[in-house]
Amino acid sequence: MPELPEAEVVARQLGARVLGATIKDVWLGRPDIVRQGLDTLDWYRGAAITGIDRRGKSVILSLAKASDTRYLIAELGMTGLLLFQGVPVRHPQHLHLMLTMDGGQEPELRYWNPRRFGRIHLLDKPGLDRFLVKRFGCDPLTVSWEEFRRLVGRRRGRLKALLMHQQVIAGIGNIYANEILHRARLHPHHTASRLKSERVRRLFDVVREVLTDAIRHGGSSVRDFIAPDGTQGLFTRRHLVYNKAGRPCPSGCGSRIRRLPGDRTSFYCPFCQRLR
DNA sequence: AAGGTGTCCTGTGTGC
DNA sequence: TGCACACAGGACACCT
Repeated sequence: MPELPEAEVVARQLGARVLGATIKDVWLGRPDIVRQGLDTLDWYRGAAITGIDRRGKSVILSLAKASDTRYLIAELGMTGLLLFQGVPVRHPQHLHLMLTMDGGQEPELRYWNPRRFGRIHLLDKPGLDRFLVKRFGCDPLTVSWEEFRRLVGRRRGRLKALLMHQQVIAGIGNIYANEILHRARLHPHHTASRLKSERVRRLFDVVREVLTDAIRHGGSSVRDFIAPDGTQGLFTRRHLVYNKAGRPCPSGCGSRIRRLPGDRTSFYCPFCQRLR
């Protein structure tokens, strides 16, 4: 499912193939997929795509028409995909939004989402600014060490919950939280503020290593994630713990990966990731 | 205020 | 074989 690396892969492909294109037409299958700004949908016809950005797990298109600028935010949620024309989808009834375009390298961009945990937001600049402030904490790829240390130090909840807290650190979901914690040899239930400085540093380094490595491999194709051009993410093959309960820990410690009871779906090594 | 829990939503996997 | 049901989880409302 799309987390930061997958959203980044999506944004980079859009940046390469549809940046600068003009929207000819907008087709909306299900109006309730647009959470905000449905009444502005007509504005987007004839607008030019002037920017593609990622924030957390969302992809943001900047669009310009005459002297106006508006934004289209695609939350990918658990199962959302942005796809170019011709990429087959399994349940076509869940194609909710289609943009047809001129002047780019792709004639069409589609938003597909069977579970509808992701939505579309159509916003002006003040709306975008409010949205960004409300929804997203720091970006784990660009946050400074000082800021990261401060954020971790003031949180009294569980470490895994902190990693996945979008308003604190934006972009890490369940899969990457599991992979990060294993590589940093930290227990998911460790109290964040009680981590020793050297362990916070290890976490800080591992977060960036894992996410950049995942982006380099095109993300993880768990539960049918594919990039806009239809290609799979290969980082799935490098997963060490996610969905691997019962398998030997890849560190060679001799323990087996376990599911952590009382948590949604945490996978960890009870030997390598001890609470103390 | 921060942290925890329940709900939404629907395809998939499991078990009878 | 077919059906029922638990499960998956990001965001958000709500509660403490």
